[in-house]
Amino acid sequence: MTISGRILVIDDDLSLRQTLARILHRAGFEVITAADAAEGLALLSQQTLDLIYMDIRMPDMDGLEALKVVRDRLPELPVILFTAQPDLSSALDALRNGATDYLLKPLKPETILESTRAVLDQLERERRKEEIQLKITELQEELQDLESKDSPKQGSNATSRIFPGDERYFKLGKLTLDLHARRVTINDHLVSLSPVAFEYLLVLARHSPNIVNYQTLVAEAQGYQVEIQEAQNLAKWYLHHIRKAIEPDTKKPTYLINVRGTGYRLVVD
Amino acid sequence: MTISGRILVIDDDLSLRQTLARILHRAGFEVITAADAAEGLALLSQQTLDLIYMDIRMPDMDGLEALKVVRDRLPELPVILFTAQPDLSSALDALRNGATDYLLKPLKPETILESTRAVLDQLERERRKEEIQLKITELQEELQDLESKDSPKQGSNATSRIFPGDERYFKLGKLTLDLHARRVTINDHLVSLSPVAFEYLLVLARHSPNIVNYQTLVAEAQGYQVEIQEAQNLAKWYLHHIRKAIEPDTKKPTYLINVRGTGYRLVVD
DNA sequence: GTTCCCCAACTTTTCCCAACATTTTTATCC
DNA sequence: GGATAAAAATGTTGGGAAAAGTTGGGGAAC
Repeated sequence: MTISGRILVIDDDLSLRQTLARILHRAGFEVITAADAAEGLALLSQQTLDLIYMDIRMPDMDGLEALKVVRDRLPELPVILFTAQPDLSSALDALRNGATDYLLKPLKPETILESTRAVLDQLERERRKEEIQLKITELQEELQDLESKDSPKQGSNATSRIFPGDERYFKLGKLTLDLHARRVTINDHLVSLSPVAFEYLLVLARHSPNIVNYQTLVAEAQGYQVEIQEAQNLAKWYLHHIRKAIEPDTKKPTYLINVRGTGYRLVVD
Repeated sequence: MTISGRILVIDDDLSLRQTLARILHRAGFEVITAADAAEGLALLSQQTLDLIYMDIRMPDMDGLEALKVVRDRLPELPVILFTAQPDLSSALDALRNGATDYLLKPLKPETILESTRAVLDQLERERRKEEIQLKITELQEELQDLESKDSPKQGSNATSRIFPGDERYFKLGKLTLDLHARRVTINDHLVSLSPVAFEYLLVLARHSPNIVNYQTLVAEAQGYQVEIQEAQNLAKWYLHHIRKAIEPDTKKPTYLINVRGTGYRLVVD
């Protein structure tokens, strides 16, 4: 979902810890702090983290020891170490143990932000890549589904949620759906719909002018599967509201057409 | 993209033509009729069609001839032929010439509806398949982009949004956030926000147009974690204030959109 | 003292169910 | 075969629970 960029800062020096936290928070990152290694490591299992800043010298535990624990528990989590006493061998040791970076005190704000951004950028790219791979796999499955003939239920169901906000507007004749602001315009006239009603209209618009059966309609609009009887009940209720919003005459629907025993279809022109 | 869902019925027998039209119209399809091949073919160029029903025996022209003309003009348009005199060779000929189906009289309503739905479903599947192929290609390109270098496709957009630097201004459409002075300008109009409210808006702007869930929102804006219930309470209070400051009409929010059960999102053109 | 944070109570909207009304289809009788 | 009743599906309306929107105020910070 949304990348939060949560950072854990571990240092026994209160003022440094707070300074670091403030710098990072100012730049838009979410920061959690811990006063020593034990406290910090305890947070590992409780929180979802994206990056750890840790002093290599701490009273309760050597930073390198802590690093090993982190690596053991979360092999992918980036860890940046810093120290006041530059020591080549410990630096090498740190990098060998999977530290992402090794900074020297005093820590300049620019340096902090720069390395943070670099690391999280990298992380973001990795996640994005995984996400894309997943999407591609899902799409290929749906394609296979379609090619092996008919099963439009789950197929279209899945994909309607794969692309939540790719494009802002969905246009169909005189009907325009603003997918971001969740607003509907018909004949340049803005109408208000409740969120779920909007989803129903969107599903109908995406299938237009084809008929969408009750179960598919409910599944795609609300995201869960129900019995056909239940689907009819839900659908007719929301369709009623959409009609009241966009039909000039509710008694004689021109856009939302019911097909008895099957479902509804949207006709615009 | 624009499929009107229109069916053309061509038959010289008036009653059959009308029966067919009625059956299809009842089921929610739009129907146009023609009394002979010439009239039907003339409609090809005037109307956007999705399906043709045509008698194989007509006074002015052989159905197979007409089929060839249709195929020549619109290679993708489905055509269903029907006949009273089953004739294997003409049936094969029809299918060889690209007829979608071949029905025998008398035509049962169920058969008609079944084949119609099958054909139109198929049409929709084809459309969907093209859409998916396009999507896959796009995703693969993005993936290649990510893998090739540290320069993401929408780089300037995505990264600067999520990992902002220490620049002074954050601009998003007609919205400008002055990160130093902690002031907001919308449509060249300066509005005042309390410090925390400003943080909320900034977080929403950084994630825009994505949805920010309640807990993330509170965590990033205020720097601490709370329960989801508490996050909802805090968020709605601050969002209310931001809305009063930047929304022209608080009753109908244009910029700050709520997503029930999830969070908020900022939408700016 | 003023501004701002945050809690809490209250109002409105939204979702969903369920009852009732209306239309369409099917069954039955003559 | 046509009229009428029964059944089924759709259309309409109201209400209760949960979520979001709104308002007021105490207390802390400046």
